[in-house]
Parts: sequence; C-alpha cells; structure tokens
Amino acid sequence: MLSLAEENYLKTIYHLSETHHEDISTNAIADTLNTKPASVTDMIRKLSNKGMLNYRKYRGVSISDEGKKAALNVVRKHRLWEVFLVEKLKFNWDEVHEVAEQLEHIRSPLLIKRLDEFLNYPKYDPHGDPIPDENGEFLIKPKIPLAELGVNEAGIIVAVNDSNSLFLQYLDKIGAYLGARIKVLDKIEFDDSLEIIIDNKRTVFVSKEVSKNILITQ
Amino acid sequence: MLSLAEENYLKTIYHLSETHHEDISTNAIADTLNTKPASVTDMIRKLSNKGMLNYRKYRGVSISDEGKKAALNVVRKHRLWEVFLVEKLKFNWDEVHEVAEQLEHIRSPLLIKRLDEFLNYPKYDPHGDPIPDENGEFLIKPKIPLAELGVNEAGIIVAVNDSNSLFLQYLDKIGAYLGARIKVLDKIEFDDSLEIIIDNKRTVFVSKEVSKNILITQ
DNA sequence: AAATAAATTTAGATTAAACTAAAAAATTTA
DNA sequence: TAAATTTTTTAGTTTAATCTAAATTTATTT
Repeated sequence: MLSLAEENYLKTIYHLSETHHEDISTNAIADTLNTKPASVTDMIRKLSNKGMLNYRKYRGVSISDEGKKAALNVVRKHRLWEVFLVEKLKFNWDEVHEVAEQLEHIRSPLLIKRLDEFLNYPKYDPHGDPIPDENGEFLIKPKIPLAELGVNEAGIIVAVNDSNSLFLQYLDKIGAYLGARIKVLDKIEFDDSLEIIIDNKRTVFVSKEVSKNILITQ
Repeated sequence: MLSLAEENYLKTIYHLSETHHEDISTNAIADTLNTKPASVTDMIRKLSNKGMLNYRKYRGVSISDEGKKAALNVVRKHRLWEVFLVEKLKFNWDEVHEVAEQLEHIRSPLLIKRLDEFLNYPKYDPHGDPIPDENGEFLIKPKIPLAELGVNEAGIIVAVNDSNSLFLQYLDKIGAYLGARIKVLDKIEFDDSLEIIIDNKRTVFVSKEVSKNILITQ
C-alpha cells in the first residue's frame, strides 16, 4: 500500500523515465515535484526498500517493474478522471489537471472499474494521451504535428505538445478540440502559416508556432 | 483552509451535535473516530483556535457557526458523491460510504458545482438524507416508519433507520430501493407483519422488525 | 591530476497527527 | 462529604514527509 506522497513520486519518476532514458537524477525529481533534493533522497530510499525503484547511491534511480505497475495505475486513474471531467462535467482542457491530481489518489478498484464502464472504456484522455488498462497496457497512436500535413490532407486532433493554459484557451477560442477533424486548405509559403478548416465548418489561419504544437493522427 | 483530519473531526462533531443537544464530550468524539481521547483534545484545541469550535476545558465542545458551515460543506460533498455513485455508477447502497468518505475531501468548488448540475440538483442522498446547498441550507422531509401506514396507504422509501450491510442487502433482495413506491396491501394482526407491493409489481411480506426500519414519505 | 564546481547524501530539526502514561478535574458512590 | 471512579488534559514519544546546513561524492576545468 502506497501513501499519497509515494504515489506522486512514483508517477513523476515514471514520467521522467519515459522521456529521459538514462537513470533519473535526484535533482530532476526535486525540480518536477518542487521539493528539495534531500527530501527526494529520503523518499528514494523508502521506495527502493519497497522494491519500487532500482537505486544506486549518487548514480540515480530507475523504476522497477512493480513500480511501473503502480505508477501506471495512478496514470490510469488520472486520465480516466480527466475524461470524466471533460465529457461529463463539461470542464475545459485547461481546468482538469489540478482536480485530476486529487482524484487519482482515491482508492477503490470498484470505483475505477465502474467509471471506466460509465465512460465507455476510453482509450485516450482529453489531451490525447493513452489510458493504460488494468494491466498497464496501452497503445500510443503515431502522432504528427499539424505542421507536417500537406495541402488537402486531413487528420484528427489527438494531443497538444504545449499544454499551458494560454495555448489551450486559444485552441478553445478558434474552435479546436480533441477529436476535431482538421483539413489543410492552404499553406502560406511566406511564414509557413496554414489555412485550415475545422470540422468542415470554420476556416481559420494558424501560425507555424501553433501548427507545430497541434498533434494529429490520420 | 482545513486539513483532511480537521474536516473529519468537524464533520463528526457536527453529526454528534445533531443527535445529542448538549456539549459533545471528548470521549464521544474519540469513540466515533476510533482515536484516543488525548488526540481529540489536541485537535479540539486546534479547531477552537481556528474559531471552528466553542470549547471549555473539561466541559466539552459545541460547533461554531463557521464550523457548522465547514462541516455542512463536507456533508454536501459526501452526499452528492453518494448520489453519483448510486445513480451513475450503479453502486449499491451498502457500497458507497467508504468511497464517499474519500471523495468528500476533494477540493474544487467548480467540481462540486458541475457535479450538482450533472446530477440535476438532487435534494436527498441514496439513504434519504438531505443534501445541504452551497449555503448549508437543507430541508428534512417528515419521515415515518412503514410500520405506521394503514392498509391501502402508500408512500415512497426515503431512508432506512438501520443502515448496516445485511439490512441493505435484504432490501436489495426484495426489490426495495430508495424512491420505490410502497403500498400496504394487508396488515397481519398476528405478528404485525405487512403484505406490501413494491412499485405496483412485486408483492412481499415484511416483518414488523423490517417495517419499523424502512422510512417513507407520503 | 589537482582544484573547483555541482550534485547527492547525511545529520539534525520541524510539523501534523497520532500515541502512551501520568496528572488533574469532574462525577459518582458509599 | 470523603473516597473511588471516570473523564479529560498534560507531558513526552512516534511516524511520515518535509526542511536547512554540512559533509561527501562525482564531474568539470584549468
């Protein structure tokens, strides 16, 4: 049984492992969790003793199979709650994270089973990230930046690279949302901006900066 | 801002205040929370300093207006989540409490606003207890035991007196649930048992013991 | 390769929330 | 009403999770 703090450390270490492939440094963990390195060392030792991490003093940590399983269970709960908040409670993309951070720690296997059922077994969260199943398995769709589409090519928005509030609010404003179908109408050579049509309804121009940060699948 | 432990103490003291009218004793609080009296004394002092309780050493505590408001907010959240679990996630009556005890501490006014909306502003939880509004106001329906109905009288199940699992499971078995319409078909003088029809469909006999513990409104 | 800098760990403190054992106050009983 | 009992509080610990400051190890420079 893991405490709330332990779950948060494991989740962070798991996420860091996904991007960096080497062992994770104490400082990197401290930075993402906004704690001090000394606190991280303490927790690392505790989680190693529980078999959740592989730890070599001064060298960094990697996550064990058991740790990964526990982390993915938290990720699963987080993402299912995000789907619930957006689909059922009409939250915007940029409002869900903080609440899901709390909800992900609720302990009740039955609750998650029923929530999954209620949401009709979603495979992706509102940011396009995959939802692990009970065994921690998930599929990553190949995602490409909108910027890479050619004229007359189309795709579905499945994620964003930059999930800061301002960007999410901008997307909301132009009518872009997860699952929206986007077709490139024209490519402006001058500044690499795109003329796109969203859901065959609304035509807008988006800058290269924006089209690089919208991820789609075809 | 109250901690999880502080919220639980306040809620307990609020509930005890509703039944007992005098000041609440340290031991009574320790008993319901399964803690030691010494721990209760510490927490009482902390909550008094925050203005949530009125405390006279060795005499007991009462809840202040501010404390009541905070407690009712937790009660509101608890009961809204219970409605969600039963109505949307198909939990049984006897499965909701433990999970709602966790969910009631999630901090997000927007979440509760939207949940209330999603559930269509319920006034009562699955046990028939009233759900306070944002200001802590609520209405208690006059409830009477099923046992007090006469032949051919009818009512809606709104609560149970005894909410232990075995009783709730029994109710489930005979097809009785919150909101079910019950009509008394006959009263057996011999043992005061009742012949009732549930939702105009299923006819069952219930003992006096049972009919005393089912509460209805007319 | 020695000196310097950066990262990590250790040692010791702090806070919230619990505990035990002992002391003090209130209540009940004889 | 004095003694015995019960209740409550105080004093001092414990545990989880954090912190600061100092020590140690690793990495980088000159």
